[in-house]
Amino acid sequence: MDSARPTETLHTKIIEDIRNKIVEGHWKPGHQLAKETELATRYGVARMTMNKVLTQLAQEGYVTRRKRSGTFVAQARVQSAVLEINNIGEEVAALGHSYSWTLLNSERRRMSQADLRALGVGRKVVEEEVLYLQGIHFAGNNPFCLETRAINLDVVPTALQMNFSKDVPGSWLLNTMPWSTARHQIRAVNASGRDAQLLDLPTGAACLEILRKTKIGTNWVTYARLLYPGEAHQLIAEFEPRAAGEAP
Amino acid sequence: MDSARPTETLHTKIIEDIRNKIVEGHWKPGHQLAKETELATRYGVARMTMNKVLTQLAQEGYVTRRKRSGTFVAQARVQSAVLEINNIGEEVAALGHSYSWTLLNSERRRMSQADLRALGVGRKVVEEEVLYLQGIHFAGNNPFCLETRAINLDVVPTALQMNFSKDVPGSWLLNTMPWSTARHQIRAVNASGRDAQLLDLPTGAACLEILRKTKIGTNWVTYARLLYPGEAHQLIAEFEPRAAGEAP
DNA sequence: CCCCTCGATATGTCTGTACATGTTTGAGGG
DNA sequence: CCCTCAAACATGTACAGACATATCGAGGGG
Repeated sequence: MDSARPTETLHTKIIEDIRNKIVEGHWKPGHQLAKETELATRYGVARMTMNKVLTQLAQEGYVTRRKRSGTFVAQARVQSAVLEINNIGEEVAALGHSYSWTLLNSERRRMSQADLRALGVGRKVVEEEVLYLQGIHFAGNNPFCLETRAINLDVVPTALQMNFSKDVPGSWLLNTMPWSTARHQIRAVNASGRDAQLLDLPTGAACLEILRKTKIGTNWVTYARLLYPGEAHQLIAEFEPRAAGEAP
Repeated sequence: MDSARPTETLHTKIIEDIRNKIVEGHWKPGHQLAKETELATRYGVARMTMNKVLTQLAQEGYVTRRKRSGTFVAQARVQSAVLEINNIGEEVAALGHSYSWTLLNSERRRMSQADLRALGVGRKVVEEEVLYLQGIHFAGNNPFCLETRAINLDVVPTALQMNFSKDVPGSWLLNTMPWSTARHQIRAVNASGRDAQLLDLPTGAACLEILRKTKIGTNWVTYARLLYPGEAHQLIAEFEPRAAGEAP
């Protein structure tokens, strides 16, 4: 019949189908799925098979299940042992400081080559229309993080209607595009003139630079550059052993 | 709250039992497990239940399964999307440079308070007997990483018989204690006098400092401090979305 | 002697049934 | 009217049987 597709089993296909519905936003976080028996008949499989599907999706974190209540799409977040810094406000609060955010600059424009370089984007041809933002996260009265960000207006046009002097762009994006994937580059750099000035640091102070690229499907959503004073900040990463080449 | 143990189902207990055998080293990587049917009768369960156990262990990466051949304990490594730097040699090779390792210092002694501070160990009371090492990883002729390490001789006494001017301690430990867990702290620091000198950097250059604590069960195996010149090195981290509070 | 084919075998997948467990819901009693 | 308790219900777990599929190894043909 069909050529050799080793991973295309029945329950694999159903898992992908449901996962797509969640990732692509047709089923929003909190949405209740039909019950096991109903989904089973709808897909034309036994309940045990459907159970396997839903159990796996629950393990992967896409849904949560409660007895008698049913199965629900989970609250998503781009999470990791390393980078629980998606919400810098929470991070600052955890350190026992008061948090505030100040927007320095916000403009709609096309990405320039300089912007692309500043955000660590390599060799990108198209210069899309973006919302370009810069601002500072404060812990108490001290600058905690300098954020420079470009938001893709093709993907998130509603960003134009937001007032980012009030809402923090990172948090807002996380709530708006919950099922995005992220790629980070982490480096140590010496603070340059303007960066050092904005973070209230002596020139040359070591800083942790995080370049984050966020995608949904094949489209990029946002590029961000987060610059932390080196002494004031560290990332924590905890790892379990895994076999080589496994994806959790 | 409840003294009941909600997670203690049949297959959960079996999974833990087998996982322990692997993690504690009774079953080494490559070891072939008995076949499904045999394990099922041995544990007194149905084959479907045993299948669920082995499928889950395969998903977690502890075993690999091949039809007809059987089930085998996987090759373990402390792996993550972020920190594939367990083998610095491989990392250097991937960048297209030749790799070499130079041991600067090796001594058996008790950890001093200064050592503990240097390795980022907080408030540790016991000062255990360790093998204390320092050395440099080279990419071509350039220093690539300064490594300072303490190995717990209670846990790894065989480390004394090793010649670490030849073998790289990180790789050796990874092969010797395959199923350890790791915790990393990542910071940016300005290179101090001696560190800067060893890495051939100007004083004050930004460096990426990684403090790694490796444990097996409840015992610590090794503390390591890896110092990378900031410009020459960066970590890459790629993340999928997950639900809040899930452990992969 | 080498290569190919063909069973034997272990895992992979799916189905149907049965009972357990934790929640919700609603009816009845204080 | 509120509280309590039990039935209803959705998921959780386990079992047994059946067929599919990939792979190893032995035996036969070139």
